[in-house]
Amino acid sequence: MKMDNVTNQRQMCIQHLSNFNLQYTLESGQSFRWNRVDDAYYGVVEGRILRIQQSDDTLIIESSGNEPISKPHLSHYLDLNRELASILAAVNVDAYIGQAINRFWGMRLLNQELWETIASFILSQNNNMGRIRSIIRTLSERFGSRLEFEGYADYTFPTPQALVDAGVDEIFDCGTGYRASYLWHAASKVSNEELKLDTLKQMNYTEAKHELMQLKGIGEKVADCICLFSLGHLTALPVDVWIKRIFETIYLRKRATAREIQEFAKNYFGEFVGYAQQYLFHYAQNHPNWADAEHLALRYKER
DNA sequence: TTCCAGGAGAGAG
DNA sequence: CTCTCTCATGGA
Repeated sequence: MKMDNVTNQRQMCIQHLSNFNLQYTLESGQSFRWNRVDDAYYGVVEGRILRIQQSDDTLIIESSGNEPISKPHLSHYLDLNRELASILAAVNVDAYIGQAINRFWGMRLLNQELWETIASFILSQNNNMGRIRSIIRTLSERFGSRLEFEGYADYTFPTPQALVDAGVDEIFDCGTGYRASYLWHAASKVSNEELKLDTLKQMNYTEAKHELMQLKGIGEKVADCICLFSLGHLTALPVDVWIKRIFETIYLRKRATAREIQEFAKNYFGEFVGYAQQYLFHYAQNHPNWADAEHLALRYKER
């Protein structure tokens, strides 16, 4: 069978990358949607399956659908327009973060699709990475649209309307637990435009965070994740159990509230504290006992 | 069996 | 304002 040349023209390259590592970026816990197959990553962005592969300073991108994602869109998604070297230089203020930066040099903060990020981090509360990924996959399989690319199948993340129509019980059946009503509530606010996503994108960090926290199931931490992983507000600092442990152990040397950690960290790392946070978080996850052994002793001592 | 996970809401003080 | 308890779920 003769292959049509046109249908093979879905390939695109981004060349001459500097300071970018695809693996560190996609496997650092900020997105729950990328799957590694051999040395390529498959994910769903803007309604199509993307297959991205990095070799040295080049990205090779293929996609399902009739036309590939635009280069500016993908560059923005991967945060390639920032000067990472100067950001990392600004937050590289001690040997601890220096170690993390050195280990995961090239990891960038994604600018993910807003609704999917809102929904994903509502589901993330008091939950672990594996289960979050699995819940999101199930929701997408049941309420998203099926896509295929060269034998690989995946699904778009459900639209707000699709989740509203599904109802709380069907959402619960995807394994969300008690977060089902939070997700349904957020979906209805977005679909009836009580929360306007385009407006949210125009807001500054403080306004956007406050607006997000009006939704049920979104507190400070989840709002900061959305601001950092979707809206590009690099001063956002999500304080989860890992970040709390790192700061209590390494920097503050005592038990501390999220408020105290925020105040210290923003003063200590400056305007790019969000990037600092991601390097510390990912380093801690890949180096058990880096911040943990001491932390246990700390807790024992205080109680 | 108990503990933990990229926490938030409700209630008490 | 801050502290505590509870909320599904599954893997360790």
